[in-house]
Amino acid sequence: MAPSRAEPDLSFLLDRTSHVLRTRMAAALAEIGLTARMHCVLVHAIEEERTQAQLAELGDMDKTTMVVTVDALEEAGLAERRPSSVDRRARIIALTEKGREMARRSQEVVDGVHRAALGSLPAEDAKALLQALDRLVEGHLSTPVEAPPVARRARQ
Amino acid sequence: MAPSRAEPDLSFLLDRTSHVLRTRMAAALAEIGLTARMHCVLVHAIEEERTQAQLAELGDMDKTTMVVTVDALEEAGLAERRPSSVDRRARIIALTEKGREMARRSQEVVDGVHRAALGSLPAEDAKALLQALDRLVEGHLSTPVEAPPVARRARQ
DNA sequence: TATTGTTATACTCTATAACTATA
DNA sequence: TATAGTTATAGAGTATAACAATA
Repeated sequence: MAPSRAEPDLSFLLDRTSHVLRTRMAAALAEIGLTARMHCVLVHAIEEERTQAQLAELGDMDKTTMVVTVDALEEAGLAERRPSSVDRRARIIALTEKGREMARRSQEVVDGVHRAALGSLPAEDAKALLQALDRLVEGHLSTPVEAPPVARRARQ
Repeated sequence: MAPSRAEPDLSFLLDRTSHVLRTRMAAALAEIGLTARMHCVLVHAIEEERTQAQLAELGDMDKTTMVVTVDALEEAGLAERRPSSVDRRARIIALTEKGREMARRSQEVVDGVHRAALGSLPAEDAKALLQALDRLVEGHLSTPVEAPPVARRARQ
């Protein structure tokens, strides 16, 4: 996957930085008992009343992945499923008091990891990095080429 | 995984750009019948005589992953395993003529994908991006925190 | 004893398909 | 008919363990 260290290219640099940062983040969040997905759901659920489907959309997760993420949050006593008052099919993910406290802590953890990385660079470099990445995300790299869906046998 | 679009952070930007670029690269290489791993092995194998273990090290792959990658290269007629003259356990991965031609083509494909991305930015942005990423890779993000190894039952 | 390459397969992750209940 | 959430499980990807040949 990685090219030789002599000729680092954009793919190598992005893969490497995102992988290492993701690893750091996972380790930092694990110290307070969270995964990145749990953190993501916490911070979006605390903003306003949201259903599982809405939280899945925001976090770019499959609804089945959201099920296990919410299971984990419930098991940790951080959130609970409540029936929506407007749609009896839907579940609002409501944070417990412990969950709200955890949402604040985990955001501090995330910010800390980011500050440590960006703070290791000269200020202009850090600013330029964010600007360039943002321009790529908004522009040339905004849309992933979609892979053809995988065919699959019916159950049983 | 992704934060809300209103407050893009470093994690989101790196994950997103690396993921989309990786997708683009995979699609571009697939058009000439290669995976990213096959390309990686081709370009390192063409430089000098290298064994599977050396190529695995350079590409940061497990040796078992290297086996299936070399299998694919052989099946495509791009490379062949030759006994090393100095160590009868080791196999030199030698490119065929077709493999050498493919190595050149695939490097062009890779360079093209990178040029397209970097070329979409103002020149100073592109330069600053590479410099900042390189500084992170050489510095603060040089070493991933290692995850504890997964315990596993013995075979049978 | 240690290492190269191989095979077999255990494990994780993710997402599809099918289902229930509602809309 | 379509959608929210759930369950079960298929499939891809990866890496561990064990092994044979050689160092």
